[in-house]
Amino acid sequence: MTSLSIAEAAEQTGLTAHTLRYYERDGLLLHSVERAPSGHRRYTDEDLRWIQMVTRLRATGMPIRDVRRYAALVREGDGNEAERLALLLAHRELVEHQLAEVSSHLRAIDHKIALYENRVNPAS
Amino acid sequence: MTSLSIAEAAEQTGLTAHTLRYYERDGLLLHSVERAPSGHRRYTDEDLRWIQMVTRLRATGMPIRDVRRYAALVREGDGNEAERLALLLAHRELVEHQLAEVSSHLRAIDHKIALYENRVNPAS
DNA sequence: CTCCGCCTTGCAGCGCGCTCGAAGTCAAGG
DNA sequence: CCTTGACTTCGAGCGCGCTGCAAGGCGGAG
Repeated sequence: MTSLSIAEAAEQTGLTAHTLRYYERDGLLLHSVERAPSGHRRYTDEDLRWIQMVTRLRATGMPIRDVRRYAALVREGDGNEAERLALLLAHRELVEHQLAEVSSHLRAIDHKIALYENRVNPAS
Repeated sequence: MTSLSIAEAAEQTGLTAHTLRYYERDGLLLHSVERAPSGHRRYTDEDLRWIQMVTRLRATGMPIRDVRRYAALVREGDGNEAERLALLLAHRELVEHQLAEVSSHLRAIDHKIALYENRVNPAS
C-alpha cells in the first residue's frame, strides 16, 4: 500500500494541493485523509480511487454540492444504493442531454467554418 | 422585416432581457441595437441571427472575451476571414476534445451505474 | 388624470469553484 | 546552527457570467 504526500496526490489526480484540501474540507471525500506523525496528509490508493470518481463527476459537470451528497450516501454505507443509483442516473441523463446539445451547436459552427474555408481558400 | 422588443427578443433567443443588454454593453453584438423613438431597443432579424451564433459559441463553452474578439473581427469587415477561421477552428478543437473527455468519463460512470443496478435489482 | 407595465440606465451583488496569502511547524541538508 | 522547502490552517480574494435593484421615462387603458 503506497501512501502519497499531497504534492504526489496532486500530480496523480491532476488537481492542485489547494483543491485537494478544499475537497476534503468541503465534504467531497469519504473521510478525513490520514496524517503522518508530522501532521502531513498521506493519501492511500483508496483515497486516490475515490478522488478519481469525484474528478469524473466534476469533469462531467456535476456541481460540488451534488458530489457532496453522493459522497455522503457512500459514507453512510450499505442500504442506500437505490438513492445513489438515482443520483447517478439523473446525472447521466443531464450529461447526455448536454452532449447532444453541444454536438448540435458544434455542427452548426462547423457549417460556418466550412463557409470561411471556402472564402479563405476557394481552390481547396 | 419584423422588429422585436427586448422581451420578445429574449423569448426568441432563450436569453433574458438582462443578458441581452449585458451582451450589447460588453461588445458581443455587432452594433448597438436600434432604438424606437421611445428609446426602447428594436431587434431586427439580423440581430437575432447574430445572437443565435453568439448563443452557439457560448453554449459550446467559448468564453465571453473570445466571443467579443470574434464579434470585433466580424465588425471590422472583409479582410480578416483567415483570423476568424482560425478562431473558430481553435474553438472546434477544444470542443471536440472536451466532448471526447466527457464521453469517456461518462462511460466510466455508466460502468459504476451498472454495478449499482446489479446491487439494487440483481434479478434484472 | 391616474395607473400599469414595459422599458431605460447604472451599479452593486451573487453563486460557483477554486486560488492565494499569511503565518507557522517540522525535517533534512550543508 | 541555519536555511530551505514542503507541509499545515484559516480566511480572504478572484474571475466568470450573469442577476437584481433603484430610480425614472413613456404610452395606452380606464
